[in-house]
Amino acid sequence: MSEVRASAGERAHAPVPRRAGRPRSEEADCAILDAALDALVEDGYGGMSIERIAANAGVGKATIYRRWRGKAEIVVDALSRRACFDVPLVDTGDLRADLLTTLRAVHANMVGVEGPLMAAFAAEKFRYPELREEFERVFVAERRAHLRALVAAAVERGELPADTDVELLADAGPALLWHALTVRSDPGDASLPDRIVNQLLR
Amino acid sequence: MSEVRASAGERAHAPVPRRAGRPRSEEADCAILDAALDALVEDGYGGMSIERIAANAGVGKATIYRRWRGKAEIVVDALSRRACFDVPLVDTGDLRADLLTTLRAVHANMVGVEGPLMAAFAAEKFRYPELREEFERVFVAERRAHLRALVAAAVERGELPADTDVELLADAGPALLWHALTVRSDPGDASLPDRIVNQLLR
Amino acid sequence: MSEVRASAGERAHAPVPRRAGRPRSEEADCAILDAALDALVEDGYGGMSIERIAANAGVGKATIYRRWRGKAEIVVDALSRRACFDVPLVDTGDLRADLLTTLRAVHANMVGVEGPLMAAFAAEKFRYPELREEFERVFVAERRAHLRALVAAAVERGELPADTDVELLADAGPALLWHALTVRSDPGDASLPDRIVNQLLR
Amino acid sequence: MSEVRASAGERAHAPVPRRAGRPRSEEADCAILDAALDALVEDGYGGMSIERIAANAGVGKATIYRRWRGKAEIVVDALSRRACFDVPLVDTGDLRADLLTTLRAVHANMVGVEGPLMAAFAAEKFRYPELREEFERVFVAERRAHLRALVAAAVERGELPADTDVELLADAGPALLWHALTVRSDPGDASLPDRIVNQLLR
DNA sequence: AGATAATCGAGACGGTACGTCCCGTCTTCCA
DNA sequence: TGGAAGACGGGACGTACCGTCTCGATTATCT
Repeated sequence: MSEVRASAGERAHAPVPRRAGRPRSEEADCAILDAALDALVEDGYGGMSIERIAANAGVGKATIYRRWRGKAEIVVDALSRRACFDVPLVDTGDLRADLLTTLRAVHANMVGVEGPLMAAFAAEKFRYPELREEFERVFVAERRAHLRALVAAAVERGELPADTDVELLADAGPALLWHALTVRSDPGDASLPDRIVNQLLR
Repeated sequence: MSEVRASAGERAHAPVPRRAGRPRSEEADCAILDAALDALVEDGYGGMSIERIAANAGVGKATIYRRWRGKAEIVVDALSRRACFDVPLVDTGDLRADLLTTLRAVHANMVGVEGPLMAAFAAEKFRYPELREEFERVFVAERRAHLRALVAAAVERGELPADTDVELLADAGPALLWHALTVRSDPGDASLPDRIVNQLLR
Repeated sequence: MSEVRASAGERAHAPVPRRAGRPRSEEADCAILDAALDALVEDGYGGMSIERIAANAGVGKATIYRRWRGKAEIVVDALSRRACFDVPLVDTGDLRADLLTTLRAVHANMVGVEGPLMAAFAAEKFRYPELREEFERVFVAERRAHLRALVAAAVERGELPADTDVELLADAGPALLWHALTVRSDPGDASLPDRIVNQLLR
Repeated sequence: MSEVRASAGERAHAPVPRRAGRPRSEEADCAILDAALDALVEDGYGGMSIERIAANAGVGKATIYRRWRGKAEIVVDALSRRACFDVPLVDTGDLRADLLTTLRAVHANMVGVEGPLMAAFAAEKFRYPELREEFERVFVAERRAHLRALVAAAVERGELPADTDVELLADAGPALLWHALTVRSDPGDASLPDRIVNQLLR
């Protein structure tokens, strides 16, 4: 994210563009990102201070500013490295089962440890547009494409009507979970994915 | 919102229990709220400063803090006074038509001036849970109850299967619009409400 | 030094150009200047930090920067307000006695609290030529003119040769004390003024 | 100054105490000291930074810290190598002539190229006591001892009264020049040494 | 009419955090 | 081993705002 760092060089005599001087400490990297995530959860994006991150990470402020240009960049980097929005991209050929698997995983993430992180990130990305792309990449893109593929395949197989609005149907499940989390401020219980699948694939 | 002003009146036909001293200037109120919305748009919530709001409104800082306790309250008040999330609660007995009317109105609000405000407000309510209620009141409650009533009536009438998950189906439309606005960062074009209704009520 | 502050207004109806807003605290002024002098003595000019001055004075940094533009200005102001280079300008008609009185007073000042202040100020005035005048005014002008007058009168009276270099002889005493303080870094003991007078007026 | 350097002879008998490894670069030495003097003149002692010296000298910071322990040592070394406070220590047996020669040389140095350097050094030594000793060594000690010896010899020879305060009389000349330079901020014209000698040795 | 009282704009207050610069040390690779 | 390069933890810099607190002046209601 933050830097290039000598990309191997496969062959003999490869010039290896190693930067001169002492290399940056990976320990510091980690300590800072950990402290940043702690701070994000503890104080929120607006309330966290780089000064405190530095102190908690046992690091000088300059060491932070050498790597990132500001709070937004730190948070983005921290999230993109730490956040494991862990949703298996299953494809068994059974749409109902695959959809259920996916939504259950999404829901589990939302009510689990990633929930506050995701909610915080979602909240912040409105205020700080520079976070938007990263949010997309980490939480949305892959999973959304997969769901769309699942639905499209089901249409192909004739399990769903030919005039199905693939994009909408694929989005509907996550949209309802997202709505519960962010609008209703209540992610619902474990049965919510089942209810959603039942209603959508009736 | 911000304060208890002239509390009721003790007697019948109370002669207006006006407080002693110079009354607060309504001009100042307006100037501040306008400046606050400008600032919100210009610099974002994180970047706006009360000092600049005061300066732009031609007002002392104390005049602001006399009315609100902080940035969050100002923004909330500004939004709740300015934001008119205008969705007619129609009930013609035709679910498809009513749902379409509602979603079109919601969508129009989202793509219009209210969209960014709503998103900003949604972001706020995560950090300041006390704003959740206001968000609920302004943007959600009435409309959500109405949609649920519409769907329930349709089930009653036998237009929808008896085992329909009323809550989910009522939420699905707004959820998809909200998903488009906040997750996909693209509220979609004017046909989106139609596509949603077509997909949900097939 | 640092500011103007309502210059009286002599007549009736004088507009009195009182600045708007809360007036600056004189307590803060004093606390800062005291802390600054303490710091100057404690850590030296190079070692003192404005941050510590603020902390010791129980004052925010902004309160300091509102009044002065930097360390140099603070020190100068502190010196010019606190430094009372107290030398009585006696003229009894007895050159030897008057000279002795003067040099003893100068010496007392140098070995006392004013010595380091004077030296520090002398250092300042090299970097900031605009301070030269202040140095001259506070430490030099009056006393130097007086001594010259004393010597000139003695020449007039015939106590000293007619070809006496008045200026040089008048300067010689203070010059030797200054030399001891600044070059030899040892202001000498209480007998130094006597030795000087004895040597100069032999 | 700062360190023991591989001393001389390579051949016969010399056990060659040469240290192992790459010898230190004399180029670096010079470049650093030159850059240091430039910086001293440009930014003053307080304003100069070792980081910039290193950069301007095209040298790593470690190369500086390997040779000197801090800013003061660098400056001191730079001055003591570059500054040639060139005062011949004549002793012809003629006090008046020798004194005059000495004071003229001192005065010439003060008004000449060494003036600003000396003034800067003098200014800084008050603020940074670590410079004091070096100032003494470079600008004062030898010359002062010599002048005292001259005066003492004159007393010995009976040219001056037996009760002459040797130390004071020896200091008086330089003291008056110093006073002119630092207190009066005007080193005076070329006749000043003559006036001083005339007044002191009447 | 005068007293009382809350408001107003202005701006200073003690603080916290910012992002930059430099300190003196340490760590890398190259000569 | 010394050199240039540059990262390290630390700390002060001067600035911007925070939310609170005076100021003198203004504008109301209540004697």
